[in-house]
Amino acid sequence: MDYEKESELLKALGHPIRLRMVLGLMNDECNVNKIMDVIGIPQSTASQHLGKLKDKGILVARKDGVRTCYRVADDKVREIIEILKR
Amino acid sequence: MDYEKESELLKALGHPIRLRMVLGLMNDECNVNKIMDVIGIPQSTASQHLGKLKDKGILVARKDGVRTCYRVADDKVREIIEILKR
DNA sequence: TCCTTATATTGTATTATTTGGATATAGCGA
DNA sequence: TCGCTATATCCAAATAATACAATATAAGGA
Repeated sequence: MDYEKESELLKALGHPIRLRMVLGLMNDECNVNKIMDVIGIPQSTASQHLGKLKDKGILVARKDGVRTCYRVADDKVREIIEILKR
Repeated sequence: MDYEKESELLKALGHPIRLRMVLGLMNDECNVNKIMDVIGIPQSTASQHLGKLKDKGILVARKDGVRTCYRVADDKVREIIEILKR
């Protein structure tokens, strides 16, 4: 196992806001504005957390005109979330 | 899901040294001295990382005379590690 | 083109984590 | 008891992460 790489993945998930984001994106994609409204954080904060999740390959972004829709892209992460939900 | 609690678990795993420790303890328990020798870190560093993993309930410690033997105590963590190993 | 909306990026102050030496504690054998 | 080994704890310096206002960018509509 690549400890550096895998621990970075876990560290990215290891933040309450980011964990909540990923959980909320498990079923549907969602744009930044809606995410920040639901969670109740400033736009720049939301964007930065989403950016970090994208960096690690946990989320992917799809441009829809002026919007950016994020969704979960990592199946291992999906499985980890499922374990945590139990 | 309790985002605070679960993200703390992931954050505890989200460090290369701690991830390596947990992986190494998946099959057998092990005392601190051996762990620090194998990983090659100072004693206080090893003890602190092990302490954090114990705090979060990921490891449990068993006193064996002067030694402290640690082992993995959290089945969810075991499952997460198995996923990462694939 | 100008305006508005959506998002990303930058800058920076604040807070948290990590590290490792020094020190404390505790068990065991001589 | 004394000394040795194993571990935990303390402390301070270094490093990293977080938050959020301000600013930049970019798309779409009037």
